[in-house]
Amino acid sequence: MAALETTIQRAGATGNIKATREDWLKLALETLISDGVERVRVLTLGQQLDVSRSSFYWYFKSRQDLLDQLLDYWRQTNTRFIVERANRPSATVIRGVMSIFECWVDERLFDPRLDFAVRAWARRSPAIRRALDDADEERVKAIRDMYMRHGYEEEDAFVRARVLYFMQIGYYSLELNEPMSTRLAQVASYLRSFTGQEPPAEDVEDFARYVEKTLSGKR
Amino acid sequence: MAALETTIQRAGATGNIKATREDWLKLALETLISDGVERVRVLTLGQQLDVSRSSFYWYFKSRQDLLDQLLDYWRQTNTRFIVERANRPSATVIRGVMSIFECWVDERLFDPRLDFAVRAWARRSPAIRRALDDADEERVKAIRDMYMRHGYEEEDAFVRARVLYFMQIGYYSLELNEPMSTRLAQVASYLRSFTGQEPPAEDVEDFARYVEKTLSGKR
DNA sequence: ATTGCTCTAGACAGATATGTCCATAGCCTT
DNA sequence: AAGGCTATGGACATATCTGTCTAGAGCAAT
Repeated sequence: MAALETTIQRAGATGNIKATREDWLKLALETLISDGVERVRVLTLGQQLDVSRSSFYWYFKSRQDLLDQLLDYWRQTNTRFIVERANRPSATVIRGVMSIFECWVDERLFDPRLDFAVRAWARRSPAIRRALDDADEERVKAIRDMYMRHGYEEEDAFVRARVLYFMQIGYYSLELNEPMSTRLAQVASYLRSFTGQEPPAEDVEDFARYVEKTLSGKR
Repeated sequence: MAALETTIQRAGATGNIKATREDWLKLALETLISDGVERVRVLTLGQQLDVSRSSFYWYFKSRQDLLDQLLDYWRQTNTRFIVERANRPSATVIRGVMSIFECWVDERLFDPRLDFAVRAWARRSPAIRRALDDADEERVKAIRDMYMRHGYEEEDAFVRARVLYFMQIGYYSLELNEPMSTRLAQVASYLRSFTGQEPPAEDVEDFARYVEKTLSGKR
């Protein structure tokens, strides 16, 4: 959440503060994620923070100003790690795909609910639409390049990148809430499906170990 | 749109009709699809139909009543054809997958925008959530069974069914608006990716022919 | 303790919704 | 031509939301 702080709150500068700028932003982000933009309302946020709406206008120029900053936050997080993981050198395609899989099991790398919220938002706002299209293209291209580095032809690499990425977006769209153990049990099948190759047992085990380590560090 | 008519409008029974029940339903459906549930508003619909809001309450008990009927329409359309196509006997997996592909190129079989709208709607309504989960499960199971009929093991068939279906949901989530020619050019790659087998050129050509025939019949 | 700055509360104005009530316009049947 | 039924319009009550303005509360520095 640190990335939200565009202006750093001075330690103990002021008095009579009930809700900080960060409180507003954090709650707005949570609301965007769980309920969609339409529900990000000054009145409602104020009620939840137990502060009058007027205070909001001290921190933000308008509701639109707040929404702009939520988009900035999304821009600075979700796309970055996918591209970074796709660009990492990998010994085999299987390893390359596993690298990207890391984003799908660690919400610190990719927050699907935020991404989904932005996607719904884009339906009603051309500006958001543009930002989202750019992000999607950047992500798919990074994954395509990974496939190409492992010898797939351009069209095939592109289609496989799409299948990998779109499949995951689709998966999140369904909001299945499966336990990680269920998802892990199918990793070999997914790797087979995404690469057309048989994944070595060692790789699958490595991935399971990575996930366990990552999730334990999270809680 | 015929399925919307739950009560059949008597031919020329009444006088002084500016907007029929079907007019309200049709516009509501279009609004749901293009703008989301939140924008399906009695006031707005009335303004667009050039009719006062009061008339709405002649046809519908409440806004909720209208929304219920929109959900019914979705229930009666989108899932049915996917399941029907997946259940069709097919000589090979490639042919089986092609059968399902038909839903992705013909909006009379599957309307992605309506599906997306319902998916967004489900985020804010447990009742919709349940209906949607049921539909998703039914669709994936039908596709899984198709893979199993062609000799894939249960887990592999299930994962491939998901990859096929989720990928498509993801594709629609991005709202790419690609021309059909671009999509057709990649059909072979998709078939390869979804089945793990090399698609015969003849099959690919057959699909192209099918699409052309279907789309020309539409316009 | 007086001053100054940051933040807050509440009143006000205005926009946009839903839903109810009742009078009546307009076509159909008789 | 007269009634009957089906929609329709407009007024009314109520709720929710945005944004503005102004008085003032509370802490910090002087």
